[in-house]
Amino acid sequence: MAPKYKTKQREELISYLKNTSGSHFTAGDVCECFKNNGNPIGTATVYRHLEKMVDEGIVRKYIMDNTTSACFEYVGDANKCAENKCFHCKCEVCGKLLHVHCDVLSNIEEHLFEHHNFSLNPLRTIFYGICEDCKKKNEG
Amino acid sequence: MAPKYKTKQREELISYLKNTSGSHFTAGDVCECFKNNGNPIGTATVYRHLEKMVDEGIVRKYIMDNTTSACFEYVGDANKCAENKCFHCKCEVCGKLLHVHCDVLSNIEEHLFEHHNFSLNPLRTIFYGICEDCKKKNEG
DNA sequence: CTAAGTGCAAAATGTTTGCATACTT
DNA sequence: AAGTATGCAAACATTTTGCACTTAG
Repeated sequence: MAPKYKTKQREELISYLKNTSGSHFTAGDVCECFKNNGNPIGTATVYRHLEKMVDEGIVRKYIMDNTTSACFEYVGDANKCAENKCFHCKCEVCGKLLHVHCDVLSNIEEHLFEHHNFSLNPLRTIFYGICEDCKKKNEG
Repeated sequence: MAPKYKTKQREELISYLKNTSGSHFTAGDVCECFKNNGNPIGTATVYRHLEKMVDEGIVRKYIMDNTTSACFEYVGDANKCAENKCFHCKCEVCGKLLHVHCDVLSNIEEHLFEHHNFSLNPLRTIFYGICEDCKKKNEG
């Protein structure tokens, strides 16, 4: 699933993704940004990589209510916790990705399996919502 | 925000939506269905209504990983899904999106709030994993 | 009657594909 | 050298818009 060769474009794309971690971008955004940096990249290349990354699970694809084009989001870090079964909460405001280790959450996995016949993949699942800090900011 | 006049098209569209409640459709699906019923409707009309309904909150707009066009989903007059705490499970194999109504899952929201200071947005959160059907297929 | 809604067809956008070229291994 | 990846431009698909026409109130 992951590409066979390591190329300049892929490297630079990953680098871009890491920099924008927590925010959303369209394929067009990527192209524009690269062009503005005097380092253009082909549209098709961007789409092709993004699609692969969605497959790999390090990028998410969705659409905003008010946009036409697909938005992508880098969630790569989530895969770091592969070994220690942690769950991820992502703040919709600041984009922070929180790692949560908690029995109660682990139980979800069991529950979904036993009562809904669904085998959860905790690595890929991300809880969206609003984090503590952003809540405070909104109140204050 | 809601339209001023009551029209045949709007009525029929709502009726279509209610029938497909719980599943996802694209603007094209709607047009095709209406045409097949010998009762065609203009593309623009469909898009315009759908957009309004997203504004009103009775329809949600998504994109599936593997489609180009936006998917819509009727979530009802009272934001049924939101109120009934409907959670989504998406199968990583077949891509099906399951709607799960379950107290135990609702509790997650409470737990995250009380113990992790995180305000969950159930509408956006999707549980990834493998569905019953695909499990069976893999075993058999 | 008037403002709002419809539908066509055209324009604008966004995404994918075919293919020749360049790059990795 | 062999198989991938790239990027262009063309094909394709989707969504939006302009405008004349219809309809609800």
